[in-house]
Amino acid sequence: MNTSVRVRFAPSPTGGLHLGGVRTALYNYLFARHHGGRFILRVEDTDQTRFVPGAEDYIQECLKWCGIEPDESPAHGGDYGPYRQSERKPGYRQYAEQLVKSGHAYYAFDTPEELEEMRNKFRTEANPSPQYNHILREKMRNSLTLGDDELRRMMSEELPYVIRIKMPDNETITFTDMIRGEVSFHSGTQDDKVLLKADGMPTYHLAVVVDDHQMKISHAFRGEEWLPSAPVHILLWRYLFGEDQMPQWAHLPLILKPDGNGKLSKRDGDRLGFPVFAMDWRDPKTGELATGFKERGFLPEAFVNMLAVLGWNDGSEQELFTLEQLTEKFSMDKVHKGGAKFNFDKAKWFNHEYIKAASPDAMMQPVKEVLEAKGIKIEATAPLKKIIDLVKERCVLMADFYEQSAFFFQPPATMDTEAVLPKWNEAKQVFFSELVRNYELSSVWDSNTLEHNFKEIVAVNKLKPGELMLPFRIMLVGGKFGPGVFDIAAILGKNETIHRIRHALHIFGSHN
RNA sequence: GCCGCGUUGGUCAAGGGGUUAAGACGCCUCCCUUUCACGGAGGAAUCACGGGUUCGAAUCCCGUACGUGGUACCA
Repeated sequence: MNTSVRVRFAPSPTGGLHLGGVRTALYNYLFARHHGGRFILRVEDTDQTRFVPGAEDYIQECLKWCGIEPDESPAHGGDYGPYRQSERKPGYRQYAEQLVKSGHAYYAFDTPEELEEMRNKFRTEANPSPQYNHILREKMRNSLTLGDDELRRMMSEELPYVIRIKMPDNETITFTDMIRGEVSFHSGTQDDKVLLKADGMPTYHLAVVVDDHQMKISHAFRGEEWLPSAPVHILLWRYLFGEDQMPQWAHLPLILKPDGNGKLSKRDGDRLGFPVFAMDWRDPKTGELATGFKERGFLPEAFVNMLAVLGWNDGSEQELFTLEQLTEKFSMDKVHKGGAKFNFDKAKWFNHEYIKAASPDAMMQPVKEVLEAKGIKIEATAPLKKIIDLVKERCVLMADFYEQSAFFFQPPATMDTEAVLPKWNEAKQVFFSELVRNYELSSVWDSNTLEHNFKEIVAVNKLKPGELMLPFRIMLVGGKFGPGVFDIAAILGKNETIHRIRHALHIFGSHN
């Protein structure tokens, strides 16, 4: 194992885990595995006020379902634990203090009200959101503006304060992003971000840098929404540990709404009728349920494949990849710069491909679960296997197995009589009565024999097979869908087939 | 507003100075299938705009437009 490659996935447990998050995790995982390194899950739960109970376990379950289990995580530990930021709390303060000592940070005593007041006071049309920056900090209550005596007094009175980074006012901060190349910012346009909050918790900014250093992270991939705060992190690395120790960054493109523009959000899923979470997620605070790809009937392999190629491809025409193939072929320089709109039709296409390609053996258990959830008892596995083979190419989502195969296990609940009745006549009634007699006497019961006998009777009665196949299908299936009728009859067996014909005959006959 | 990032069909995308500008999803037509699918053949549809550089630009440079992200004691 190449221990020098250590990639971390650091989601926040405040908003659950949606598409963009899973994809970030996936790319982290693929990169780590591709280089024989380690994939680390670290939870960024420094915001206790918005912390959502259960979210951390949920994230780990989703990753497990996707087959991308981390080498180090809150659940399984590792050499650099704990993997929960809230449990690392005592370690952060010293770094913030160190920055104050070296002149790269300062204490700020401004209350939330004072900050609000400042923003209102300096807000203009040209500057709708005034920042706590190198200009405004001169006007605020902090260790830069307060006299030594005043500062000592406030400290001894234990007045709450935060530690802010002191942004240089005229520097160009440059770093190389693995996807975007050289990216640079002017320090003067950046604000003095809070590093340590009044409650002693670090903000994300301090925590990522310290954690990445302590966990010896070599590569840090995250969503593009983090790009604007990258300069803070670069500076922190420079001041604390040296930029030469800094991990390599990659800022992943966003996954966008299918309609209009903007980052894909949970709301969009509800609105447009598709999942944005890997698995069902019930917010314990609101009780709201967001359906997941898993519950919606996606195979994890299809989900992972779909996600991987949403923003990456290997340069060839290939679209279908197993996790192993992805691991082998993945490279950061093939990741796109621009965001991709999510397309549920395409996502379903992937699932369809995986269902079609799946072996009946592998599908046995999942299909059984789908059917049993709908109240269908599966006794024998042999017919089920045949059924799966017959219907899987018409199933896009796992739930489709119910519609496509329920009639094998129970008589159709509804019958599309409209498709039959208008053209129903005495000749057809006679034909099916003869068919029943013939089938009753038949000693063999396979699809070929059934078809042969059927057509023979058709010929004898001087009828057209096309006009009788459809009614036969409706009798057995209830509608105009499903595999070949004779295949269906073969699986149904003699008794059930004859029973369904008689039953239908009774209904059709009574309408004449 | 300011700062950052981006822009090839409706969507995902290949292509990185000379191509008839791949392929996939979706849509349409036809074939196969006496159902629905699968499969097969075909079709409509694209380099955001304006300037350069060049014999030649989707490709390199500069603008503009548009989109998007950030602008919290959230991550």
